[in-house]
Amino acid sequence: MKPTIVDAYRLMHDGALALARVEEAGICVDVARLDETIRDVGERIEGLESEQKSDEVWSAWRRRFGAKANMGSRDQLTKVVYDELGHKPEGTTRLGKRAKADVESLSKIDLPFVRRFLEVEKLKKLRSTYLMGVLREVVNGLLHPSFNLHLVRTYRSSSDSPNFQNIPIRDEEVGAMIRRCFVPRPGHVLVEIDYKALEFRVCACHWRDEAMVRYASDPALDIHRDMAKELYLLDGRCSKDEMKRARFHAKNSFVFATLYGSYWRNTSRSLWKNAVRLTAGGEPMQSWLEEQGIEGLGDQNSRKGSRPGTYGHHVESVERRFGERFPAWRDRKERWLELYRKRGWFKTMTGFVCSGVYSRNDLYNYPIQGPAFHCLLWSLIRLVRWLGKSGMRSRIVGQIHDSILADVHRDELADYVAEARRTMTEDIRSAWPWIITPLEVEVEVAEDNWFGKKVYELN
DNA sequence: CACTGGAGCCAC
DNA sequence: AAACGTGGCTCCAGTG
Repeated sequence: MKPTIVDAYRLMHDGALALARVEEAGICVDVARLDETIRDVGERIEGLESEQKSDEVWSAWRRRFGAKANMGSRDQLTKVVYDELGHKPEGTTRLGKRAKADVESLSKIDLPFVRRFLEVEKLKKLRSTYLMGVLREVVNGLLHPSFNLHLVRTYRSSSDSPNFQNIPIRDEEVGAMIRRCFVPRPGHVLVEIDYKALEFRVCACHWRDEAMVRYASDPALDIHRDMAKELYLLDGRCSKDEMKRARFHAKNSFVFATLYGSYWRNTSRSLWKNAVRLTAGGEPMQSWLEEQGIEGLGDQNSRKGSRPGTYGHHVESVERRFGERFPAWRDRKERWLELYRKRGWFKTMTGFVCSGVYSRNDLYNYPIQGPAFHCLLWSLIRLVRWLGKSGMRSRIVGQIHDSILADVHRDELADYVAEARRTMTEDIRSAWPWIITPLEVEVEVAEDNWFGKKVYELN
């Protein structure tokens, strides 16, 4: 009943065979459009770089570095902007070798030259990693990325040549330029099906905390929204859009961070930083929090702990209530650590035995991250087999941790969606009774290209 | 010339 | 004490 290590092996074996079929099928690429996009982006880069060359900052740069001046060097940029022009650095890189020169630090410098630098770097990343990276690997209009099962410590998958699992989507402009190059085959549509909140659901299944299972099961409940309300002291006053943005930060900076071992000193810092970009009832979030009696972030490094009236203190109390909300999680994670420390290994719900040296946070993360992907893999194996034996023209062409991308013949669309939905949400629960929450999927269909995917209503 | 580590950025 | 996690790719700057 409970998956054994033999089942785990079988999953990897069948998974490798299924993914080989996925790689073989390939994703259709509009090469003409890709070429055109590479040209356009190249021209934009050239234009911006010629503006840079007539900027006085570039003159200072040339004075300092002479023939070695390299416009793409962040190392040189920090020396010009911080040493020569006297701007204040935001801190140093991890190993303290030089001042930080990432987007977050540099965007605080109010100079046209620096703004253009960031724009150029963004476009260069798009051109070299994504546009050129895809073009280099296309064969006869098809892209065949590798999907690996043997490289990741958590028994997740990875992808390379090119990496199909990190194609931009968050930056809409960049996402559009690359994703418009991925197209369905003639007479087909692209169908992307992803699990909704898979990692949180698997988390609830692993810890078997009653309240967590309830949150993961009842569609009316939403842990990220509830934590956003507590973390930012929100009530009825904020708009839907404001709530959505606050929820996003609560989810990523608090809920997942806390479940995976972070705590208030770090989560409060990150939440406070994100608050700069939030509003509550039209008011800047930080001033809203000040009105609620929170004077500032507070000293995160104080050995004495958080000081009342600071945001750090507030997040510490939210964290404590988070533990009270999920008491079984709070207690079982301690026992989970003790058990590992005693015997040197742990087992995932999908049957994998992890033996070796793991940090505390690894112990919290691996048993969730791996099995969440295993749900996807189990479903993918079934679907690849089903497509093969039904003699269908549709093909699965990619996989991104909790989602499956397929190139589906129009005539097979309804069948494919029905089969995928049932496999991913029902069949898997019969095979794996450890899944004690419902599973849900979202289906999106793209008629023209991957960027244009639209939610497809399930009946 | 080949190789490497660091920094940074893209995704889940 | 420590301080969410997993990857891949590119460029720079340094090494031998």
